Amino acid sequence: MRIEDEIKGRFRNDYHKGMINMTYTVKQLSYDFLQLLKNHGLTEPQYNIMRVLRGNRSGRPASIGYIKERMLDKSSDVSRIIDRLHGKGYIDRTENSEDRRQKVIAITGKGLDLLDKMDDCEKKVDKLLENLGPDEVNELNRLLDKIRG
Amino acid sequence: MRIEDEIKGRFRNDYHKGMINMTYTVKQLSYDFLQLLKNHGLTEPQYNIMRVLRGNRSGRPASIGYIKERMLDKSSDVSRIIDRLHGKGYIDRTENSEDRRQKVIAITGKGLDLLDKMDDCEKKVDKLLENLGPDEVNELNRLLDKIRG
DNA sequence: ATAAATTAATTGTTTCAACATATAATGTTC
DNA sequence: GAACATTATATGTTGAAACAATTAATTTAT
Repeated sequence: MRIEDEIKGRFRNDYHKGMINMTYTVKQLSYDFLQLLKNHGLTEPQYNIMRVLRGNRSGRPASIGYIKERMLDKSSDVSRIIDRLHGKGYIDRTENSEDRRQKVIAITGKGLDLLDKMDDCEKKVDKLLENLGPDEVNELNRLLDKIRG
Repeated sequence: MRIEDEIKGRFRNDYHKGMINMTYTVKQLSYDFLQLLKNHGLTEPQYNIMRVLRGNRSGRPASIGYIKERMLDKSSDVSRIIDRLHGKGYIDRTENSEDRRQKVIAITGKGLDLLDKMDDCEKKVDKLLENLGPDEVNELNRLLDKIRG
């Protein structure tokens, strides 16, 4: 549906419309994804952190800062999100004896089990843009990269 | 810059990449805009509500529900955002004698003055996508509309 | 005309973003 | 090695999103 029809209100020009359109589309797609996450009791940043921890094959232990670097949202409040995941038993948090300022964060067996059960969430992400053909997705990626300069 | 280089981590496929790319791009553009708003002491939803109120040439008084319909974020907590704007003196809020469930929300002179001074914010929105040519913006809008089906 | 359903707005709760500040450990410099 | 700077994390605060639940006014149904 055209964005003009979904949101009451007018746009000054196509550039204005483009920005609103993008914001609105991301919001709508994220919502669909969020509903799935909620079935498993996780929020989006919680899920992202769990995936970062599972994906850590770097050999190095993951610190708060390591996780932060890999989050979409760099200003994200990793300390407190880790708190909540720890409370649910999905994460271990120990002091790093190499550098006692750092914490060593690791996903637990319980956390890994949960992620395994959340396979449908990964599949969902790959389907959010399914209305576009392969060429169109590439064109979208090109335009987005160009926007950011 | 290509999204692969800005975010550490890999994508399963172009569809996955497209969704992350869009989310990340919106986040970055919104941040630029937010900084401008902050100079004027408003948050994004506060600014949006003020603009809806200024733009209300419908003759009808604006209720909470009227504003909600025109917000990008339909689940937005208009009541409490209105509270804060009222606290700053930018909005009047009175009971609607026609239907005493409703409130009549109106922007004050002080609010209008503020919006006039925030001209730079409107200009900024129109420039967020300036890296794209006119045809590219149209193509972007077409793709976004198609994504939402 | 009264009861039931709907609507408009408010309030409460949890989680998070964005920001500032604090605290403790480690590095650097003189 | 003592003073200072930097780094890693934690904490505090405000504003907001996403829900649920509540309250009060209006509409509908019987």
